[in-house]
Amino acid sequence: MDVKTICLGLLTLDDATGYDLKKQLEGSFNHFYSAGFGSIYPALAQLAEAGLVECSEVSEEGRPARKLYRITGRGREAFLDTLKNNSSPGHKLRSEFLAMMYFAQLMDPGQIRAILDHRLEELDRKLDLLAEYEQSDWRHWPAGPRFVCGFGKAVMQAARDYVAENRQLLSDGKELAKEPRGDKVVTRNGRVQA
Amino acid sequence: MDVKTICLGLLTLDDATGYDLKKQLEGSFNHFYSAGFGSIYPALAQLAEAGLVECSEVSEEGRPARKLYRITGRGREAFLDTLKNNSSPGHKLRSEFLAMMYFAQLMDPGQIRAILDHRLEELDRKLDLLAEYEQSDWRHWPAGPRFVCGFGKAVMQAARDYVAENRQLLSDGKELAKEPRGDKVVTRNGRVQA
DNA sequence: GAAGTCATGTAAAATGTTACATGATTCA
DNA sequence: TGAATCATGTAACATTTTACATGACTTC
Repeated sequence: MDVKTICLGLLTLDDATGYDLKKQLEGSFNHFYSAGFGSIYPALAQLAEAGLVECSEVSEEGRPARKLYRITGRGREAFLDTLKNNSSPGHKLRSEFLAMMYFAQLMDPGQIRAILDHRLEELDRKLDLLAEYEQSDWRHWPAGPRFVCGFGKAVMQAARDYVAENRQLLSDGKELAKEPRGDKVVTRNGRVQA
Repeated sequence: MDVKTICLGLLTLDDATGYDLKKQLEGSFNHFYSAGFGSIYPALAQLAEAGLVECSEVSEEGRPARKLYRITGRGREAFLDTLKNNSSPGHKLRSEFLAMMYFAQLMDPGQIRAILDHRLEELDRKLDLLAEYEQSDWRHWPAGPRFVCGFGKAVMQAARDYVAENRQLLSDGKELAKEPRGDKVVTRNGRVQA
């Protein structure tokens, strides 16, 4: 699913400007999708050209003119079709974080700790964001968004817990390497999870 | 981290051909990284051109000639540098699956079930793959790979559990919509997780 | 005999990221 | 006064995916 399709999908829910769509993606789509203005604006232009959305310019005083997009009948059909014709949607993680941790033995323990901390912070930030949504109007959400939000919560919580509980695997024992060689290797049992 | 860097990293562990690297990525990197031949071969060519790896052609009878790549001193340095200069590595999920589930109300319940089943199967497949690795030589693995493997296990297990436990959120009640309107709406409490 | 594995690559097409460019308003 | 928010876009660049092309050997 490319940015075009995602925009079309969001426009089935409500009319929006490119700016709005970006905000929405940074909101409830945050944990599994992202797109910059550089993809969104051209996507909307293409959708408009294809007749799948209509654009009306809204100008208010003392504000930049906004382009409000509304999905057309054909647009709605097109989106429904893309949904119908995809029975094995992808789910891809691309993680520099895990790639780096894979090579932890080549890294400075201080830096490893910094990276781990950074990851925990980001997970907390995203988890907090989801929690905010739940507070607001959770009960009135349709099943789809609720399922997706819950999924993000469950998976990120698991990631958070794992990192917090197993970080010592990566940073333990190495700190001692800075000492003038005591030749006293502390062997840890490699417990990873229960 | 692009394919080039990943290849360089893998080559710090052992010499390999492009084909080998692909297999390795399909193995322990499977759950957080992927690359096709179309990225790997050009990447290796560029690395060789930059003097970060060396290539020696190995020809055996009755087999295609293989190009075995070995990292150079400068290559090792370069990789260590990339590690050193990245203290906030990314971790991005791009999920068509969640995007589609977000719009579940627009979809046929049968298809939703099919998609959910497909997702569960894929998670199981990847989980099994990780389990195999653990069996083999788990205890002798360095901390890095062990951490990364454990992470994948924890997160994918959480995803699996969540989908299995909450799928009824998406497919329940809708089946009844096919019936000639009994006007008997079964209200479910929107429990998502404990 | 067909499918799958081993093995390498090229080239076009699709996609996305980043940097640039503009400009008013609001808040600290 | 400076930063953040609102608001839109272009263009160059980087990157990845996909399709194509080749060919021998092995296993069912």
